[in-house]
Amino acid sequence: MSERLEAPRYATMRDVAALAGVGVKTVSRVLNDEPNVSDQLKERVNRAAAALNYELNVYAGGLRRSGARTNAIGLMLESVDNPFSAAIHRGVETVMRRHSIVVLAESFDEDPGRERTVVKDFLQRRVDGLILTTVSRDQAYLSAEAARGTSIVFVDRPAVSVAFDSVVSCNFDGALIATRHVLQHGHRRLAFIGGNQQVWTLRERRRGYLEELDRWNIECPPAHDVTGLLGEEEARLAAHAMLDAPEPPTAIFPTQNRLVVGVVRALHERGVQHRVAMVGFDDVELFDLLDPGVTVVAQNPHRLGELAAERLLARMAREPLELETLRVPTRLVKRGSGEIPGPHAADAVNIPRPMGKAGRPRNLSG
Amino acid sequence: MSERLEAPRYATMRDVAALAGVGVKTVSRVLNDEPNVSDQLKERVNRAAAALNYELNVYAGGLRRSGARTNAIGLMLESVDNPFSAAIHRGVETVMRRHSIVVLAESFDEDPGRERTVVKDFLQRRVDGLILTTVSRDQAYLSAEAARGTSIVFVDRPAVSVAFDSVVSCNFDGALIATRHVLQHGHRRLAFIGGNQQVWTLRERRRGYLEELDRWNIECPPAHDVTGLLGEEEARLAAHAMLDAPEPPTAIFPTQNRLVVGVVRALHERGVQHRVAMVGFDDVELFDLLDPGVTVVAQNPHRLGELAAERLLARMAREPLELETLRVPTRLVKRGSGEIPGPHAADAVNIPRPMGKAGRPRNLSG
DNA sequence: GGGTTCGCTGACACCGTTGCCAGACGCGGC
DNA sequence: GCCGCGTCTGGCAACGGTGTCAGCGAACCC
Repeated sequence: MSERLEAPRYATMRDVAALAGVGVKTVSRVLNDEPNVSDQLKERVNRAAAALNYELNVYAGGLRRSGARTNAIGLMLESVDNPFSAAIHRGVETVMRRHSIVVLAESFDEDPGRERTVVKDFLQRRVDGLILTTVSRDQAYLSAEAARGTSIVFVDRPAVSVAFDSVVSCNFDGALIATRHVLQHGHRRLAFIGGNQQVWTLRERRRGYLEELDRWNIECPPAHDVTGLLGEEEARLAAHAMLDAPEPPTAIFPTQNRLVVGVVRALHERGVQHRVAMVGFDDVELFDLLDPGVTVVAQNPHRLGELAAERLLARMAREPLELETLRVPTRLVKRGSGEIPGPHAADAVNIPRPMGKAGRPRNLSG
Repeated sequence: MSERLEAPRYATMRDVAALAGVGVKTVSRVLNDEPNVSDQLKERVNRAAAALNYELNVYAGGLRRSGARTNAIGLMLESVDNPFSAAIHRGVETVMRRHSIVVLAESFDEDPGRERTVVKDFLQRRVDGLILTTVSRDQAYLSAEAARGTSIVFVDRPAVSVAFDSVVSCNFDGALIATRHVLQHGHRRLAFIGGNQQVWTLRERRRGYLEELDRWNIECPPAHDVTGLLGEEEARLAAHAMLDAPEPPTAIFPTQNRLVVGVVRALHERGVQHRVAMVGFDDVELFDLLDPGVTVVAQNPHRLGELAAERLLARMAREPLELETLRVPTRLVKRGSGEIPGPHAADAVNIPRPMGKAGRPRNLSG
């Protein structure tokens, strides 16, 4: 018995060929279902392969042809255990599985440095394509990949300054509708709670929020416009702080799943969940069972993943497509927390719209 | 402009060597930080590599030495977007990242056929090790891998009939304590709600449940012992059916995250969440904010993943370890739903324990 | 001053597989 | 009987790297 074991020792085609008494190439033919092998040899080869427990080595085979595929793609996500990311992951996996392509998923934890590392990792493994969520302000570091012909699709957040397809949610529309929704319910002192300002989705959501406020000629004081929060706990504390201050908001708009949960917690801790309105961006399981139910702008991350995967496959197949940003609609899900009436509930919908290009507020939420 | 583009064309070491005017081996040395290269050549090579945007090909390099590592492991999970699986995934990733090992994660969706496919896929990619959650009754199909020296660790559910390490939760203990908990609160008509009976975790939880009932000399009628449920919706309907029947249970024990959510929904839909007690197996975000809070036996899936990863690394390093099943404790988290008093609440804790090996019920829940 | 060591460099074989090609064989047509 | 063709088979080179080793100066030690 050897003291220091070796790494797993796989049989090679040479071993199988020797055992079957045939040439290596014949083994290759049999195991790859190529034509022109007699049934007799086929049988011998299969028996030998089974006896040696042979498994094909996909990478060695892929080496031969320079344009060969590894049948793997890289997927970079914020974190594999964030439910939003996980749903994207599953959407991608579902599509890729149909094409026998495996998904290499890695978390980058909103760290631009890690983002580079992960991409490099993928490239060194010669993945056939990349689906990326990015936190970098600029993806110029990928332009060399573009030149090389690597297929890349961005998901959730679009590419900046490089020519790649993107698949994103309608963040602006969703935020605008959410904002209008609480305004129509009579709120005028709203608060915005958001994450990292570098992130495109946050900026879009904030833009939608501010644009609608602007239409109503309402300002959002700095104290009620908080961004840069890193997670549930920071959002919870920020909500508490706002509600402790004089002139607290009557409606809160937290704009990311973790932050919504944090704000919900704060409201419940203070027991004001029935008094202070809230619309969250991102749906979370069980939001419907809370009291009040949590009104949200729901995204469809699974669909984001599917679309990104399909787009990537099309790119990998070199289909002649225009560069495009695909948008997945968001939808307002009313459950109670966003329908709590505000101080101006009575006259809310009758207020003239000073900036209104479309006259009075229209119902976009369907 | 060519009409049909080719696959991404990576520069090779030969290209870099030619541009730098050095031998291929020298390029290899520079890019792998091997000693004995003059600063001058190092500089030239690095410049050439950058100019050509060269990326190492880890698989080609790994081919040379037969015992070479791919620095990748395979992780098979029920589904990457089940929060329980995702937490395991994250635990594994966290540990593996420290060793620059990438994680190939795939979902098997509780399908034994798919399980084989996924494992084969991993093997053909020559992963350095496997972390598997399994649904097969028997993992004999892996004994050849054991012989080959492939490192494998099972997570969440132990290996059957093959000699591999496992990392699991204390399912039996958790279920027993949960059952005792509701019995001590005066319930005598309990209901068990579970998933696939093939799955070890279910059987363990059911065993703990039945053992404690047995100690109290209580039977669980077939109508209240429902297994084989496939998801949230089936659990919801099962709970409704039970509560519609004569002699409904006064306490319910759903034994898996999806099923717990289904039962919670049913209770809320009927408005009986304050009358019918419930203890769930698996914690789910926001359970603490529901009314009543949902009492659960919480697992620690992130820890399961970390431990499995560490164990796998030790195996891959050929450390001389005994074959072992590592157990991660579960803990009872009391939030209200499990403390709803039952019909026998007054005398509950004073009931003699007919089968009690340890006399009267002891508080194991800490 | 000659032998030895050391630092540096590239040629070459080889890792496990597949593309390409040549050769052997059987068979039908003339 | 010879030729051409299709079927079946294996040898060989090549994929993109790395291990091994030999060669070449320069420095070092008696």
